[in-house]
Amino acid sequence: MTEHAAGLGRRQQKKRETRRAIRDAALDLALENGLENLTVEAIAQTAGVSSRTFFNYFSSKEDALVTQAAEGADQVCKLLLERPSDEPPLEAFRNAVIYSNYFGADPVNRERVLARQRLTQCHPSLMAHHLGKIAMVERTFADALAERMGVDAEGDMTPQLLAAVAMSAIRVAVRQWVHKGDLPLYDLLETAFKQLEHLGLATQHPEPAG
Amino acid sequence: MTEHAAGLGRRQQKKRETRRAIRDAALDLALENGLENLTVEAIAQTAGVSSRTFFNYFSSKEDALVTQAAEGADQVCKLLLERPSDEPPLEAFRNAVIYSNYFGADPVNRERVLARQRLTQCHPSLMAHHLGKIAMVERTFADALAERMGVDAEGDMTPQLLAAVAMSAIRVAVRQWVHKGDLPLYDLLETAFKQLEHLGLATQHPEPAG
DNA sequence: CAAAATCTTGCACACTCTGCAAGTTTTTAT
DNA sequence: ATAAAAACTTGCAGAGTGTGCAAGATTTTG
Repeated sequence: MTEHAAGLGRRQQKKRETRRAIRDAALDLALENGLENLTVEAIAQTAGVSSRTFFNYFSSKEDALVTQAAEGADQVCKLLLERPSDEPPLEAFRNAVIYSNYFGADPVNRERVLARQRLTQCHPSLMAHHLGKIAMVERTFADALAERMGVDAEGDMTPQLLAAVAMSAIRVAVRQWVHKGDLPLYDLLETAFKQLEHLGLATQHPEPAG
Repeated sequence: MTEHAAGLGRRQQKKRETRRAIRDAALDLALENGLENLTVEAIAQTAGVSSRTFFNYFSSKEDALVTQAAEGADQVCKLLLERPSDEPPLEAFRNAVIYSNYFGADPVNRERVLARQRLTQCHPSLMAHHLGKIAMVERTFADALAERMGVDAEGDMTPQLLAAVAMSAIRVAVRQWVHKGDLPLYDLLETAFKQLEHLGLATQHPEPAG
């Protein structure tokens, strides 16, 4: 066991670097030449690997471009389960998200994250891939919420609804952030979650069947 | 102007038929041989057109398989704008959806719709395409809600949040419907929308903390 | 009925993605 | 340190996707 600086073997570290190189190359080329003129071969070449290797890392160029939504999901789940149990579910979730680094607290990458999101918002194919990943994360969150609430994750719709609603808030906040990139994302997140409470969800007159 | 039985020219009618033939062929073959063994050529052949023509109708086989979510969207918007203005937004939306034929009230297709949804739930690539379409419909709904509320559709997050939350309810209800296909979809829809009201959105600490 | 508009199809072509079989590098265990 | 095992990269072959183009067929229009 040759434990080096990081807890990662040389192999794992190289894989990380390659992965990052491919992602960076993909984003740079997409921004430079447009998504329609982007090929896997060009990405691979820029990243210094073969086309075949690209597909060992990503299943498509969209996959390489889309935000790694699953990145901080585990941490969010962990934080969620640690929140005080008297906190209402959505508030607990919001706090878990905000105190996590789900959005990569690293401000160095801010412009890059913004550019990636902008690209995603503009291209339906990227958006679809993005939402596909989001959906998987959503299920993870639903399971965590179910555990927190002590109910069945599959039979009870509540945790699924909570997860879906929470992801909606995040999604809308990010869209707004991209739309006018001056406001800080965290403020928009706060606003979105706050607005959920006043959406006219509570109905007190269910229509006497006209 | 040779007005025939329907308000459609012979050409439009043929296109409708071809479109349906392709969709049906795609679903049948997917259910029969599995999605991984499905090719555009096979779909086209079964539908009685050339491969090239397939791509005149759909951009991919996923496109042909996924639920046409945009189908009844216009009708839902129209109904939404006709709801009494004192109805809370989500309730108005729910009623608009339920009184529309957004889910194709035709019970003949029930098994077919169910099969299609099951397929979608099982295959991430189909789910991604599906969510991509859903997202576009969601924007349409957000615009309608903004008009109903008399606010700016882009600047104000509220209509976007409302649309997203409403689609969440629909999405979860459909997933539940697929998961155990015995309960009628409309009951699950009602339940989902009803549960939105009790999600702990309002921060009033429902749990006295055991 | 003839001109215009529209739809279908085949063909060519670039690109995507996968399995397989080398060859190379890292890891593990002696 | 060294040899065997495990893991990664790469090229190649091949099936499939998706688009532009042009010729031919069909429908619409006047």
